[in-house]
Amino acid sequence: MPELPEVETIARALRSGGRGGVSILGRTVQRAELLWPGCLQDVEAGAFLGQTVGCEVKAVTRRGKYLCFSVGERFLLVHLRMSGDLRVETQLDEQGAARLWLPHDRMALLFEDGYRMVFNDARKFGRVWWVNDPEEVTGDLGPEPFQEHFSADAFYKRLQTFRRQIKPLLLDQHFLAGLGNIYTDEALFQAHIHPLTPSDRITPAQAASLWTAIRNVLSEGIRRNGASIDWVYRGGDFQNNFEVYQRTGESCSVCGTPIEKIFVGQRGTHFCPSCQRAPGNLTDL
DNA sequence: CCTGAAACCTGTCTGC
DNA sequence: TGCAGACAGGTTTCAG
Repeated sequence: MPELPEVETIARALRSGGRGGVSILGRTVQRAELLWPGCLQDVEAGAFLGQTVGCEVKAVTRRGKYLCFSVGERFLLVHLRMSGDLRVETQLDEQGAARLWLPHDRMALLFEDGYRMVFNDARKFGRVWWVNDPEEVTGDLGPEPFQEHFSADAFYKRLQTFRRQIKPLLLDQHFLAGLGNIYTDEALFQAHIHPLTPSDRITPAQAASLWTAIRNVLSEGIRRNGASIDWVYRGGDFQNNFEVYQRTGESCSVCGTPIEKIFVGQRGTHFCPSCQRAPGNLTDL
């Protein structure tokens, strides 16, 4: 599900309420619950369950697609992968009875004031880390798209250091943190770049255009609280702004050519064959 | 270094 | 109606 805009939306809601949510800042952990221990990565369940008790949630931030919770002196990191979500609710229902767990609830922090934050993940791809330093988990991530010193020029230079198809490169979190399948397709469309273009054949002008497009689609995604698709993520509005994603066969908004879908690196890839021309000697299309 | 395939999982939708 | 098969917002690992 979640790419940078969806994760950012969740982080903001957990910080300040919003999206119908409740802030968890300042709440103290009474106890943690592991409903599916397999979600815990690189740490013993006992350490996690023991060390979280009595700790205050001091901050909620985002790095790439990771959520980072400052809890006491340590950090809880959560990656939602394909189907994960976080919700905050009271531990008791309206009748005063203990609220039941939902199907696919995997982990929860129960707070002293009667609230709880629950990690739900149908596909079991999502993971949770409990670490002394967030860098242990996010240290190898590429730059943040909105980072100040990540300039269009820096982006161009970084593209030149690889010789890879642009689409899988943009999806590679070590290259750039935060983009997923939706926003990558949308950004490449906006920049008029074919998804198979080798990164080192992208011109400075194209790089500048792509850099702007990436920031554009991510900003618009955040402004619209992310994209709601299928049954996984709700509350967002960006799906109504898709130009190519999941629009196979529909007319391109710019030139009217039917949008095509191909597979690139095993990921469904949507593009306009007319607006996003393949570079010269690429045999594809 | 680069690409593609497979694996990790469950839910939903399509087509026969 | 039922059921097999395809497909899904992500990441890691391995073979060639």
